[in-house]
Amino acid sequence: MYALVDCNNFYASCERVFNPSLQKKPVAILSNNDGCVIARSDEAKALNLPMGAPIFKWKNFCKHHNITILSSNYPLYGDMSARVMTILEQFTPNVEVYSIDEAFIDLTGFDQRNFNEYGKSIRQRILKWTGIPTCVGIAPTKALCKVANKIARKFPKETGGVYVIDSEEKRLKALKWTAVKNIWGIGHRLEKRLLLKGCKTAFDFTQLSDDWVRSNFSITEWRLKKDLEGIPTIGFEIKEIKRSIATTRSFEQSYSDIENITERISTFAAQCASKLRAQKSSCHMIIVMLRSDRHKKNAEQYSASKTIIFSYPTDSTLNITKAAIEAIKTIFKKGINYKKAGVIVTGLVATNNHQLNLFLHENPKHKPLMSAIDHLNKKFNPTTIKLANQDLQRTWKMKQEHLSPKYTTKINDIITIK
DNA sequence: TCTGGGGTCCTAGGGCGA
DNA sequence: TCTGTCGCCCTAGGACCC
Repeated sequence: MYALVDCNNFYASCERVFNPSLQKKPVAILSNNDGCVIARSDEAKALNLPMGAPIFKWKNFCKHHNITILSSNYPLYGDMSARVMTILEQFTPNVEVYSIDEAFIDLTGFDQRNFNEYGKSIRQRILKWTGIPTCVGIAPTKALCKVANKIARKFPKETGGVYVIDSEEKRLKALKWTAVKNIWGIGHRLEKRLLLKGCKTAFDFTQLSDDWVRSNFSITEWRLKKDLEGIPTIGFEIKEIKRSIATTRSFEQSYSDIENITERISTFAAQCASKLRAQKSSCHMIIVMLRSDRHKKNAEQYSASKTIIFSYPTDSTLNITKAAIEAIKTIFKKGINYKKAGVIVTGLVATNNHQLNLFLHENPKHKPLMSAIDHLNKKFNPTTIKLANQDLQRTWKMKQEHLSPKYTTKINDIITIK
């Protein structure tokens, strides 16, 4: 059996822990640059404030309904998430951190326990120690855990925040209750195709033939179907390191000149390299992407990416930045107004344990140089040392007009009780 | 005027060597 | 030497997740 522990309205809950006046009030959290709504409290959901709503269009609505708007405060959410995950590790060492607000835990060997009581003790401890409310879904497969978790969340009074699918009867009932669009792994495109086939619920989906699913969808959907049938097919994996690292941003305005774009790409590449070193990985390739403003329907649309493969794995800012600039030169097209760019490093391997190239290798001077840069940037601030092709004067500051303090990660922001 | 970012996994289709 | 087939690799892009 597995359990899925999911934090309720995680970002809003984090804010409420340190600002109790937000309890039982509608709260909406915005994306980077205060662009659109990415998280809502139950009260804001009840007012029909949609997910992804561009805030400039919904400002009056929020004002009218007294919805508190907050910029996203990732240092706070990241720290609270780490606290929740640490608590989970006290229950079992096998924790798969699935996202910032949810984790699967492996309950193999726990068969003698009462799963319902165990789930309740997990959520009680997390609530008591962090102030974050959670729901727990327990089932024989990960996809069924997702379903169980949704039931626990939907019926808090009946379930007490914990639901266990431990019989065939419960499984069938749960699948018949789950609309096809609410199945984990079915997005709006697949939903449309399944509805055309007459599938309205997760139960209907499991009634399709394996062959039909395999020939009309990808292996992912076939695995999902087996998982919903109660046959564990989606593996439990404890992710030690990431498989790719990305830094992508939308600009505050469009740029059509290569100078500004190159500067941004260079900075993103440097950030990726720094993140790579932080997890002690090196990359085999980088992907550089560039795109115009997809919301400007009348402007010429352009989206391109370029992959560059290294002869040897590298974590050097110098190598990665150089390659990124080469890549951007090949995909940059004149006359386009660019709104978003990004760098992704992938093909990651452990830095101290990778295949060497017989003839080519990294300049040995890079390693001590990178260590020195990382040390200085950690000691002072992340932009103390920059490359010359990054803009040294200008600061690309994110719009964050409704930012809460970093209560748990910045000494001056710690709450004082008088 | 103002519409996010960071991930994972899969597939199609072309190139290419056996 | 030529040709067809197979399978692998590479790359771009799509679909999904939170």
